[in-house]
Formats: sequence, structure tokens, C-alpha cells
Amino acid sequence: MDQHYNFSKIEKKWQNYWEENNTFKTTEDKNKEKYYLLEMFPYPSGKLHMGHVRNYSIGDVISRYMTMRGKNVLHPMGWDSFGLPAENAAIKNHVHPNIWTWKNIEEMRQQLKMLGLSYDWDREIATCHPDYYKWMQWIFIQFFNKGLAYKKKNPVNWCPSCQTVLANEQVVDGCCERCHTLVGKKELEQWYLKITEYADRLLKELDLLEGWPEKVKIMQRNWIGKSEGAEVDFKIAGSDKTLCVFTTRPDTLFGVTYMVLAPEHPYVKELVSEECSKDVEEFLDKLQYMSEIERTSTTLEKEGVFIGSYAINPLTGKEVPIYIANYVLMDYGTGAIMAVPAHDQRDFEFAKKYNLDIVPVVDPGDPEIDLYNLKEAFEADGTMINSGTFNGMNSRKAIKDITAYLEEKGLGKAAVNYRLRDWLISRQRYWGTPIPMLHCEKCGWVPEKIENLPVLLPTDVEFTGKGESPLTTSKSFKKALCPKCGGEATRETDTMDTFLDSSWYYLRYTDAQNKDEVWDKEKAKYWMPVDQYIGGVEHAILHLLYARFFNKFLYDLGYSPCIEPFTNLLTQGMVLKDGAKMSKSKGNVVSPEEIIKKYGADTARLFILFASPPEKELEWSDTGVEGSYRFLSRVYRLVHELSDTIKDATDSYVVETSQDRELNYVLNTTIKKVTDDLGNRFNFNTAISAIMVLVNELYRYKSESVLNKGLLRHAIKCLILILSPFTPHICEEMWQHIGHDSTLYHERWPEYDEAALVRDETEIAIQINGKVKERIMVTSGLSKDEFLEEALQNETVKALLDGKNVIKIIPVPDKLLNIVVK
RNA sequence: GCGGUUGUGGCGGAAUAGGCAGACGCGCACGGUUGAGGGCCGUGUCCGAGAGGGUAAGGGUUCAAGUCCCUUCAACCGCACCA
Repeated sequence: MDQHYNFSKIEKKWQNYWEENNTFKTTEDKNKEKYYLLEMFPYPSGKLHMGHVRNYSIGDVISRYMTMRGKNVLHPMGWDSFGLPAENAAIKNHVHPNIWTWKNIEEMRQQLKMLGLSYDWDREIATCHPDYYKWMQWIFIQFFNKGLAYKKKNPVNWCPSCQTVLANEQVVDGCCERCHTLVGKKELEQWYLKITEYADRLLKELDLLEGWPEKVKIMQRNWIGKSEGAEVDFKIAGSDKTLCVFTTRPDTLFGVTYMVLAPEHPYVKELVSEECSKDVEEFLDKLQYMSEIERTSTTLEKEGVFIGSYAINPLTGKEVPIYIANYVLMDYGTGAIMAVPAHDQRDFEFAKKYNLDIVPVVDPGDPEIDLYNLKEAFEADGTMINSGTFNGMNSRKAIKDITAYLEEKGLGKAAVNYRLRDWLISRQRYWGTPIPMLHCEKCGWVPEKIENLPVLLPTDVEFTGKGESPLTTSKSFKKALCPKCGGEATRETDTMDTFLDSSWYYLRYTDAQNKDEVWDKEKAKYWMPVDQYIGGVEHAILHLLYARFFNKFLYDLGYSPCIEPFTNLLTQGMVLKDGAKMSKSKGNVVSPEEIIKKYGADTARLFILFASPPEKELEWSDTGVEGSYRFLSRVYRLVHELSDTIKDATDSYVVETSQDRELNYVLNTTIKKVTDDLGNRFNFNTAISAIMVLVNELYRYKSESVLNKGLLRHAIKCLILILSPFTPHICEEMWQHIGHDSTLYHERWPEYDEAALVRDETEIAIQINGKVKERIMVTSGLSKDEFLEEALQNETVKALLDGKNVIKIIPVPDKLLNIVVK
């Protein structure tokens, strides 16, 4: 052991040791309790950023801790390696995405290894590898065979810059999630996955996820957006058509005074009267020129036009006019609504503007509200009025009764609507998994035969960055034979959204190298579910919802053993510098490489874990990093200086002096605290601060004239062990130095001694009316009565009580004594 | 607009089930070691001379409130005409 803390030498040495000795290799072991720890795998941009370092440092601490607790830990790593940047690089620099991506993977793997992370690299996967995407295609075909993958022509979100379609989830504020370009609409035939089929389970089974942050569950609930209500059929006057609407308020059916269609509704063209056609066309024209955000903005004034037809209220038989308006959306419900201006604020505003009738049907029973001269819509519950036989009924009950009545008369039915849409998965891109489908004139869409998988990405393609998928430029790819009839067929040239690749990788890790099947079900059964998943909140909706969906589908097929894939979820906070997210444009990026070079990986890890609790934002601080480095040097020096003293000490020792007792007390409370913070709370910052307290105490103890070598040796051993999950390299080095010849990775986590946690005497506060006046020492661990008795004997307490009118004394053993006086 | 999170020294943060606010670290100041600097070691560091005051602001419950309840404000995040 060098005299000074030579981190670069130490870190290289132990990284090599771990690699050569396969220290982190994991296999199924039925005799041990498994623990599956997963951090979200990165996109291989080529450069690690601080967010990665934080994510993987958190994971590594948990992984190493769980291993020391005797768990069989699965801790894998891989690459989410399909995606746009590779293709953009190809267009810009004329490098093939494959070459670009694999070079990045190499570089990033090196950087990850430099952090000393305990991954089982034998399980490494890359989604762009044919061995992986073969099974992606296989899964897609399972979806297709179950009727859950289908192709449909629809107006879709189109990013003019990326030249590809986007899922609804990938449109943020009307802009492309990736490049922030304004997204438009385009009519295209695309592949969809029927995630809506699973909407109810995705919603309900969130309740099983007790180990997830409430915030994430709420976001998913809102995203799925379940509404219960009814579908009601309105006949159209002078036509044999019926107009179906969805409403959550069937109780207000008697208050319908007009109907509204979304401008894109197919009925518009058919129902528009001649007199109105000019107005309607002008209105549609106007909307054409509006962007998606403008059109759907809540602040936009509600506008519309009458189309010249009338619908018949199924309960009253009354005719009401049909409008089209900008506030009704084609892609929710049926794209048409019944308008009840008295009880819906949007309808109210529209009715006011166009002088439409406002008929109240729910009475709030509030004298302040003038029902026939409403200032705003009344949306709450009340008593039914103007509603025929339902009058006098509570509106809550009327929802049920009117729905039942509609069902009975065949005029409508109870219905549930979701905000969640089916998942559009086709992308007009090269660097993704080819959709393994062929189109045959005779047989329609046919999946590729399983034995022919993978459908490989062709290499003879051009990257123009424009229009259709680059796969169409391949000479060999498109033309193929129909797997069903053997006739001529055309291959699908679109590729899959990369979110599909990351929706099942956690299952593949359980049997990552399997060539014959997607994974061995027995292995998946041993490892799944993931016990702890760690990643950024930015994946709260997209990735986590898709992954849950895939897992449920695979569960239904018998391939996943669990209903939910991730038992516990930790969403780590962002890394900030000067109060803002690190970004090139702001010029506040601190590169991990630079920090590792200057201070070492252990310091980087320690700082990141110490500066903030994991779910919170972390403010980067250069001086803070130096502090962490200083601490590690201090620990290193301590062990170095004491190594001679403790070398030949025995493992048994007796705690004798009061100094011994103090050290023993601090040691054991520290072990308890760190155990608790790591095992139950993931509060790494307070765990580290506790270890710092122990180190301070050891420095103090070291300066004593008489040292208890056995105790000291034990304390140093424990210190190294409890610090090792945070900073493994330096701890391995010190562990070796105090006389061990193999890795501490498989050492058992130290136990604490309950008896040592109690000091003979405890300092307590004496309060008068809740204000601290004095502090005294009393015997520890007394009962309330004993404590009170002893405290009252105390001279200081007696003096404080003297001459006072004491009302009450509240004893809190080992904490305080509150004297209430008047 | 709806939903959520957060608010504590000069700074990052601690206080886990209502019981001594400010652990631990950074910064700063002073002292020691040193030719000097750095490094290291030690001491101090919420405000106030003091009584006392103090956890975004105001109110409440309690013997006791950063923690519980009500009102307000600010910052951040998510969704947003969802019928």
C-alpha cells in the first residue's frame, strides 16, 4: 500500500482484478434469495454524462449492499442502441449507423468500467444486435397473431424535421419530443399495437405497485385517463343515420340543447345542408391553417358553425341543431358530443356566444344560484329537474337510472372511454427493428416465418433524411415471397419505434444469450420481477407504461411469470450545475471523464451519493467534490497509519475504558444507521455522513495514549466494509492492506451489537414551558416513572423548580423533561 | 384550469412515529505545522451584546410543531377544450 492515496493506480488494479476473477458473474442459485436490480439502460451516445453516473452509482451501492447481505444479485447492463442519432450521424458524416453505434458502445462500456460498477457483463445486450432484434420481431409476431398489431390509415403526428411519424406520447407541447420541431398531421397507413386493450389492467394494476412513487402512478393514471359514462344514440332528423356520442353525464340528457361534431367527423360532409355549406367550408378552411397547439389550446375562443341538420333527443323527442366546433376533438370518444350548456362550462361559453338555449336539469339547491340566469355552468351534483320521470332524483342516481333506461330502450349503453390511444409504432427510419411483415396481394399482411427471423436490416441503403424509410432504397429488401402462399410479396419497409426494444429487455437479461428462444421461462421465473428499478422521472409515462404493457402481454402468453415487471421504482433526480440542467448550450457541463481523471471514480461516486438524496435534484459543486476526495484521503491515511498497530491484533477483544466504550458506541450506531439507510430507505447521503462521524471518532480515539488493538482492528474492518458499496476500489485496497487476500465483494455485511447502542448516561434537556433551560446527564433506558424520579433528584432541576407554580411535568425518557409552570 | 412536488444558515443538506432545529459536508475566520505556498491538524461559525428570536408568510391544535390542521405566497414538474 502506497503512503498516499494513489487512486488511479488503485482503481485500475481492482477493475482488472474484478474482470479477471469474474467477480460479478451471476447464475441462478435456488438456495439463495434472488435480488434483481436494474438501472435503465443507456442510449450509447458515446459519452457518459453525470446523469448516468448518478443512476449507476445509486444502483451499484444497492447491488453491492444486497450482495453483502447474502442475496443472489442480478445486475445487468446493456444498450438501447437503435434510434435517430445514429442515423443522423450517418447522414451528416457518412458513417454507417452500425459502425457509429458499435464504436460508441465500445467507448461507453470503457467509461462504465472505469466507474467500477458491479455488472455481470456476460449478460450484456444491445437492441441493435440481430440476436436481440430477432426476438423483438418474434414478439411483434406474437402481437400480430393475437390480433393486437394492426395496420390502419389515420391522420398521424408527423415531424417534418425527423421525417417520421411520432406516437402521441412523443409529442410534447405540439412539438417533437426529440428535435422540438412543430409536429403536423399526415394521413398515413401505419402499424399500431392495441395497448388500449390493456388500458383497464394498466390502470387497475397500478394499485399493486406499492413500491412506486405516488407521483409516477398518478401520472400514469392521468395518461390512461379513464372516464365512465354512457354512449347515447341520437337519430338525425330526415335521415336514417344515428349519431353516437359519449358522455360522462347521462343525467343531463334532458338538458341537451344542441350537438357538436368534431370538424373532421365523417358525418360533417353528409349532413351539411346546402345553405350552410359555404359557412362550413370557410370554417374548415380556417382550421386547416391552424397548428395543432393553437387548435387545441384551452385559451382559444370556442367557435363553430351550424351545419344545417338536426338531431333528435332520444328522451324528449325534441330536435336540436348540429354544429361543428373547434373544441370537439375527433380522437376522443366518438368525435361528437351532446351539448348541455347549463352543466358544462365549455358548452356554456359556446351557447352564450351563439345564443343557444340553456336548459337547467340539475338543481344545486343553492339560493345564491339563479338557475335561469346562470353566470357559469353548474357542474356539480344536485336534484333532477325538467327531466320528466326522473325529476326529484339525486343526479348521481340519475346517471345510473338514465343509463339503465337507455339500455332498456336500445337508445344507448354504459360505456368507458380512455384518453390512452393505440400505440403507433411504425417509423420511417432505417436504424430500428424491421417490422417482420409482408404484404401479399392474395393473403394480405402475413408475418415472416419464425425460422426466417431475424429479418435483417439491409446494408445497401441510402440515407437521404427525406421522405420514406431508407429501407425502400435497398434493391434486395422489398421483394420477397409470401410466407403463406409462396407468391410474390412486398416487405414492410418501416421499422419499429425504439420504445418497443426497451419494453422487454429486463426479461431478456434473465437469459441474455439464448439462441433458441426468447428466454428460458424457468430462468425468467427465478429472476423476475425486477426488485428494484432505477431511472429518471422523464420515463414515468412512456417507457414505464409500455414496459408494463409488454410484460402483461407476455404474462398472458406464459412468458413472463409476473403481472407487474418492476416491484420497486426509484426515480432519481436531475444533476444540475448553477441551478440548471447540464447542457452544452448552457455551457455548464461537467464531464465524468474529467472528474474521474482528476479525483478518481470513488470520489465521483461518493460525492454524487453524498450531495443529495437520490430522488432529489443534485447541485454539482466542485468544492464539494474536493471535500469527498479529502474524506477518502483521510480514511486512507487512517488505515495506513493504523495498519501496523492492528496487524497482529486478535479478533477477540474486551471493551474496557470509557474511551473504548465511546468508540464501540459510535461504531455500532454507525453500522445500524448505515444498514438502515441502505436497506430500508436508500438515504445514501445520511449513511455517508454517519460514516464520516465514525472516521472522526476513530481519529479522536487514535490520539489516545492506550489503544485497544482488537477493538480498533474490528472497527477498521467494519469501516472498510460499510464504506465499500459506495467506494469499492479504495476499500478493496485497504481490505487487502489489513491482511486479506481476496475481494471484499463477497464478505458479509457487519452486524451491530445491540448492547453497545446504549450509553450508561444520556444528556437530556430540561424545558420550562417548552423552552430549553438546562441540560443534565441521567441514567439511560429508564421507564417514565424511574426517569421522572431521577430527574427530580437532580440539583439543577430542583433549582429550576424552586418557587415556581408547577402545573404539570412531562417526562420523555432519554430525551427531555418539560416542566409546565404558571 | 386540473393534478403533483418543494420551500430550513452564506451554500448542499440533516432532524426516520409531534420531543434539544441546523447532524455531515462545503465555504469562511483564527491558531498550529511549514522558509513560504499547498497539504495536513485543531478551534469557531443561524441571528442577537443580552434577555430572547428563528424552519416561505399568517393563523390554529398541543405541555411541546420544521413535522399535524386552515389560509396565503413562491418555485418547479406533469396533463391540458378528454365531453
